[in-house]
Amino acid sequence: MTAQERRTAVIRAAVTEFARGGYAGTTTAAIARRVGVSQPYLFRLFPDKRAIFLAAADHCTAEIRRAFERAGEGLEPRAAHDAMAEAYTGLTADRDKLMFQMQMYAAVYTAESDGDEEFAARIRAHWNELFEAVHLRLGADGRETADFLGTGMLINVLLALGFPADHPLWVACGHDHPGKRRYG
Amino acid sequence: MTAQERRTAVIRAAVTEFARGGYAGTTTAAIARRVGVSQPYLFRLFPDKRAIFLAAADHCTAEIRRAFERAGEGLEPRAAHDAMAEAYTGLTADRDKLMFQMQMYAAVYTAESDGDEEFAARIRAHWNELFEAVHLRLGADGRETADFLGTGMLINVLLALGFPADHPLWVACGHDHPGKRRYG
DNA sequence: CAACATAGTGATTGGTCAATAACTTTCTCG
DNA sequence: CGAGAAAGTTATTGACCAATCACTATGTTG
Repeated sequence: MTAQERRTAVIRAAVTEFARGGYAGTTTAAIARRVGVSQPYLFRLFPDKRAIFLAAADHCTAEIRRAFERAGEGLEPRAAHDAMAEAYTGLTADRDKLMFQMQMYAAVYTAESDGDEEFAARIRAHWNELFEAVHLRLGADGRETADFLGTGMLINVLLALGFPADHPLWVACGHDHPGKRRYG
Repeated sequence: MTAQERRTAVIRAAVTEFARGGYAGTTTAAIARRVGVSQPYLFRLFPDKRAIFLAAADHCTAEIRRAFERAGEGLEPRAAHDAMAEAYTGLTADRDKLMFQMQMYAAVYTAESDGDEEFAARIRAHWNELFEAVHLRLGADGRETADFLGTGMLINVLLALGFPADHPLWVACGHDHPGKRRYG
């Protein structure tokens, strides 16, 4: 297996592990175990743990953005809204991917608190990417965009907390079971 | 100072430290330093680190719930919505308090992943408290409640990422500066 | 085949951290 | 006063973890 293929495998494993443990709570050994390589080998593929997290953030955000772009392509705001909501619902089937997003947000405040401004800026840029992608397709309507993203963030929290599908809030999100239906 | 007073001081310090570092990323030494006691003394006041986090969660959630209750007291759904939104805006002035909330949500998935179901259940119960408090005052309208909480969660993320007050999303939330204005 | 690159491992280390144990200080009250 | 309780400390330990180092194996190519 080439180093590049391994790097991709590491990133995928990192998303899962970081989603569950957060940045500090995840060991490089756990990531290595999931990939099926020795722990020291990770440091041949990436300079350090921080770089693994950031690479996972790049990967994960790009994937979500592409999902929105594909869904909303060529549609009018109203139809784009429904299509993107549907796309997001599809993403909730992979709890790890969305939980990793939450861990990214949490990590920004941590990074800022210990002066890692570059880290913070990079995650912020990722979120802005997502924001722009949605905003554009919703006709640059700030209110609509805020509603859409707000619902998305609420879904993230419901998913984090593991609420059952019949909870009133899941129902109110029009999302009666993770992996099914749409919201909005 | 009595043990009980110290415990309260520890909880306050814990909210700040956990908000910035997350559960795993926060050391008991950091909490102790902030309180102004020695690190081992924390273990006279609480059985372990986990208990400190949970106590902070109890405290923090109760405070937010009370803010909603006070704000919405005796008002009709529409007025209650505005008053509670205003109250939440007031809370954003203390970034640590809201970031701790996010860390709580993140910690649930971690706890679930390593089988600490009691921990998960307790945080879930806290969120449900908040949900019920809001839901009731918004006339038990699921849609309204989801919108309200969704906006709240979006605000949390904007706060976590440290977006400047003139970002379109802050504006769309009707919340042009942390510590000022209302949303909704 | 020899030289070199690429992929990968095992052993180790220096630092960090939650938690324990043993001890000190200060207040209170019979 | 003196004895006990309550508040608090210093020193320490065992476990864990990111990162380094030295080494092995497996092609590949001139």
